[in-house]
Amino acid sequence: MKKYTIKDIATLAGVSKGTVDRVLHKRGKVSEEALEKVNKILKEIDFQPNPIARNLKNNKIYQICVVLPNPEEDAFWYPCIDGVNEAIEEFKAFGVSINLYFYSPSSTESFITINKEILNISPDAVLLSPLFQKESIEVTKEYTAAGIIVSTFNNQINSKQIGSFVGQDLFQSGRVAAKLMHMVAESNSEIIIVHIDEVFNNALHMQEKEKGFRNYFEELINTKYKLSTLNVVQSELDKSLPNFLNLQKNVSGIFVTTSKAYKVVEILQSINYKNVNLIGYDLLPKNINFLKDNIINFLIHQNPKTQTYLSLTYLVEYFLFSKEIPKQKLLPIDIINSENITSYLE
Amino acid sequence: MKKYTIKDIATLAGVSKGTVDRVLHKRGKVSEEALEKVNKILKEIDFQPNPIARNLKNNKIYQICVVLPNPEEDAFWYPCIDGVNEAIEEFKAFGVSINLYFYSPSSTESFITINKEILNISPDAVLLSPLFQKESIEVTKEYTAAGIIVSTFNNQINSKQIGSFVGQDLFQSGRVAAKLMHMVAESNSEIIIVHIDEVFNNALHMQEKEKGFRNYFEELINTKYKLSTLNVVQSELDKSLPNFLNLQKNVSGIFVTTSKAYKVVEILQSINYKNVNLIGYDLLPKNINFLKDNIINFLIHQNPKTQTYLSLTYLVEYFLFSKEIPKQKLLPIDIINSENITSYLE
DNA sequence: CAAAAAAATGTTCTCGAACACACTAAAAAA
DNA sequence: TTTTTTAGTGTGTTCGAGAACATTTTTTTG
Repeated sequence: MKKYTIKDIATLAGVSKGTVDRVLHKRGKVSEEALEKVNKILKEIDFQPNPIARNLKNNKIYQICVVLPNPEEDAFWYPCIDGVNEAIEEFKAFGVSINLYFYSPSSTESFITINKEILNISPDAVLLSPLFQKESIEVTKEYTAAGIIVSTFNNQINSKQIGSFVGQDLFQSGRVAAKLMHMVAESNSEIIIVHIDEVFNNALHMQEKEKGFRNYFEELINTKYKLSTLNVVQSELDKSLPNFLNLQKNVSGIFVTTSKAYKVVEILQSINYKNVNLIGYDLLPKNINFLKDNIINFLIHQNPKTQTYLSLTYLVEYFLFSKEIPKQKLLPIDIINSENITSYLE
Repeated sequence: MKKYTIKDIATLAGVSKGTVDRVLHKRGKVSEEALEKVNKILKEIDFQPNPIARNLKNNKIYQICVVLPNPEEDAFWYPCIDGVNEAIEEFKAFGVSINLYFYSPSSTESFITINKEILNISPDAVLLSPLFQKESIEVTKEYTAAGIIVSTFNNQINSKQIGSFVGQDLFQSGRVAAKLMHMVAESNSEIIIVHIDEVFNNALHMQEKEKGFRNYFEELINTKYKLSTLNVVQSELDKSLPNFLNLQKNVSGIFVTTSKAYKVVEILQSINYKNVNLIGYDLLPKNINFLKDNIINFLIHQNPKTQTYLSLTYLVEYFLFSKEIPKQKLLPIDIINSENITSYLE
């Protein structure tokens, strides 16, 4: 087992390493004859340039900006900070500088402002969680025009200029929730799908999950459930939910499509509403507590931390070692109950 | 943001890079005065040597040997080959050579032989899945004496000389299975724990899972299940299982502690035994088919591929970039049903 | 046919860490 | 006092890829 270098190839082909380099990088100025000789050798040995030596010469500090909704406004995003910090620690010695920026999830204005700011810094790449479709496509265009790579995670936007998307199959995740609900809910009972979001940023997210959830139950034969949907902003939940529940007779399950399942629990407890099975999303501390107490049956883990960290890894390995960036990576849909939760909290 | 080099530190401290190098590597021959000057600068800036440049100089091909039970004898190990191959592909350009060796899971002799062979090659590291306690500890001693790093995965052995272990919390995984079984099994019914293995190599594995499983049910109040255990080698399952089932009255759940749940299904189908809930381990193709057909309720994913790949990653990053190897990494206990299975099959 | 232009090829330097080697100055031994 | 030792310091080379630069060879043109 031998590791071939450009020099080895040059010797084998009977040319200088300059010529080999020109062949490898198709920089022309190579005679037909030399080209053949080098290509012959290259075909014989599976040459791969040493990524370490290549990068050493490139001697550059890579700038990556991460743009997140402010976790203070939506706790879902807190784990992403851990993911970013881990990446910062891991890659700083390699000359990668990662910076974190927040926007308000309830303000398209703040999203645009922060991206303008970043555009001025002109980093090498930007990692976005694009809540706002239209605005995200717009800034992506501008970034791409400036030669800045744009990666996204968690939320998908419809643009060919996106370098990479890391997230989950939301439709399927709805089906997973449905399958679990089917297991725990009484047959022929009523099941409620609750969408809770402050300004319906996650409209697409929630819709996809609902589609998958309903799709599962539509495929069922012999079993009938009554499904209904409640759309509500967080601040009105304490009124809407009790009202909505009053209209139903035999509710045995509630599926919360966002990370706000704990809110539902708190309200159910306040009105002393019992015997309802709950499935929600995300490992927020409050959700975890209710899960451990068997009040929430299941949580589906969207793994925001891994999404962030993985996206950054893709970018860094692309910059440092010319590794190709995967266009799309869909993470597993993790089912969490009171027993396996600890294994996900490292 | 600036990336400091040894040269920068030398300039700042008013000494030569040779002196800085001696300070950094504590190689002595530095005057009190120079030491202080350099340390002062090092304290001011958080210097981390460029891992890329460091490795380039190290110019060495690292040899890692992976020792697996032959997957032809136990299909559980097939995914590990994918993990190894992925690592081979990813790291070969970095001058890492990974080689795969098989032993027979039913022969300690073959395990010893293959390790003797590897000891002669004297690689830089060995990755073992140590089925045999005593023999594994023995070979680990020899490897360590020869300066070869030993990492393990999936199966744990009791030795301080192990560099790293990647696996799962088996006791907890048993509890996860119990929690799921509790959900699907009828109350006050009988539940069977089945251990299937050709030669009980996985005795420890299986025991831990059973302990966790029973522990969950012991903690339950108000609910009584009758738990019983069937220990059987694979070749006798088609006789033992029907006999065992005949002795029970009201079986509503079977927990298979190895990857052989599909064997149980095949036998249950052959004797037309119905209405029993099944929980097993591992994403073997046959298990997956029964899961998709809702004959197996849940599979717990032990993620052998990730275990292998991750173990190799730790070793490679240690060699290439002097990153510390985690002593122990317990992977999440993934709950798999018919809906989220696809998200785990990339 | 000679000079100029173009094409092809070879040489050298750079990146940062690491370490062998070379050098200086002061202390110890002859 | 001269030589030798040694502690302390600095310089130079190496790793492999990449590209600027230098050189040689071939072709074109006046």
